[in-house]
Amino acid sequence: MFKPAKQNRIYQDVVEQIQEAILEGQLKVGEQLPPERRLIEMFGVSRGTLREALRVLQQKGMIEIKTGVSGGSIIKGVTAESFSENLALLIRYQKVSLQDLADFREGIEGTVAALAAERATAEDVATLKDLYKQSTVAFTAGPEQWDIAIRCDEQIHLALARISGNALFITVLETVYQNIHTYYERYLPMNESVLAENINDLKVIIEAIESKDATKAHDRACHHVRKFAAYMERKKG
Amino acid sequence: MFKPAKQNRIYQDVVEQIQEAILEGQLKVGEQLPPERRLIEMFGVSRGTLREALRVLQQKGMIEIKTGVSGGSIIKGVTAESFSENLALLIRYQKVSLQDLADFREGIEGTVAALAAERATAEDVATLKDLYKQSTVAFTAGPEQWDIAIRCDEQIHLALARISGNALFITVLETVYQNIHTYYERYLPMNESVLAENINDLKVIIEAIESKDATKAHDRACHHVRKFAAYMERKKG
DNA sequence: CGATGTCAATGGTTAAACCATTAGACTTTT
DNA sequence: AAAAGTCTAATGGTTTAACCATTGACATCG
Repeated sequence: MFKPAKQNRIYQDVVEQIQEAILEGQLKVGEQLPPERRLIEMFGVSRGTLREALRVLQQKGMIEIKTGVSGGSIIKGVTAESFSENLALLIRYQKVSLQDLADFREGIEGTVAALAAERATAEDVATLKDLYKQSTVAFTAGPEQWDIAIRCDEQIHLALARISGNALFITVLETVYQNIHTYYERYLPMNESVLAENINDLKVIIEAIESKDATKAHDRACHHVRKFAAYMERKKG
Repeated sequence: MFKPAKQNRIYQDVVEQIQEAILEGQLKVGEQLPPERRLIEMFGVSRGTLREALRVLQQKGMIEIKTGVSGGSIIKGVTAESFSENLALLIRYQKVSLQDLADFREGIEGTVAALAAERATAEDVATLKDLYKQSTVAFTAGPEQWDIAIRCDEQIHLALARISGNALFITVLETVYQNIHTYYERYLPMNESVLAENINDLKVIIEAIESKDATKAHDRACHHVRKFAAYMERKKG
């Protein structure tokens, strides 16, 4: 019937007020908060308390704090920073293995590819083709440019998420890619045939999207992810 | 050639030391940190600085702080708290719609069901059947127990994630369910035929898992999620 | 006009108090 | 005894006032 009466830490109230102002759009991204010494007057709290509140908002990724004159707290809005940080911790904590990450990507990227096939505009397809072109150029330019080709690969995957128009996929995939490099560097075998195969996979996926074949895009994307996870797993073991 | 020399905020150093101790297992989950007045001696910092560090760790969900005698900082390890908080913010920020959430769930839950079908033990299947039984009992007991049936539904979905053995799926799905209730309460039409259909879907999914038919489990789970998203979308519009 | 130095605004840190909460010991009452 | 109330000390929460460190803007000098 009754819920436990929560005790309000003062710093929490400050956090909520600032957060609310950001969410409601009263404070816009890029704007600055007043300096600490002004804020303590406005909130009627001590500097220590205010700074605890700012630290929390900073940790949430909603503000960025710069030192020096004309420094201060800059509003960043709602970001995926803490998302990413948390995933990195889960991986380090050994709760998420390479195989886990691959299974997860398969589910996400398959669905993303299918949605992208349904929703891609001509312009979107052009963007994808351009990225694909860049990766082939980098590939044929020789081994010292292969890392550029790999970055294009990643860009294509993220572009698909953007085309899906779903902020959840965008955020989650960005987070995954920010954290997957550890594995890539250690386990992904980088030779000509593997990279060529990778680039060819991308071509097939883009073609499926251009022809708006959601099922095909889904299957190819899944297959692509699974294959490279298997490569890595083999090199690892 | 050179990277910019990063300036170490003192509180950051404290955060990293404590976090490292937790990750390395020197501090175990459930244990307590020394009291603040002891920690400031050990780290050689002021109380304000230490408290900023503790706030950050608290925000990360790694410690919990209790007041009063024998209170203090209790180690919680790596949790998904900030994950969940962040998703809630994304939803409130209106960047994630009902349809987005449904698409996301479809990708995740389909894959989870497929993995569960491959990996479920006899014991796992028994657990699922037990939860299913509970939901049918609650359903037939009458409308005033329907919310119990719905909770069982959720439990079954989360059980599938656990059976998949993938911490990412567990974490992400838990987070999604913690944030989906807003939509359920507003948009999910609660009548006998819909609930009966829901329970029947669960039965079919569990059967597919028992017979280790990954493809069937995948398809049924996707279909199930999509159908109810459509119900909600219809009521919403 | 460009290089250099100074200054003031702003965040970072410290110190020493005092307040608020609470588990456990102690006391009183029944 | 058992139950209820009271006290106490340990612990986090908050305040105050000062000083340190960083840095962009402006003045100064050549």
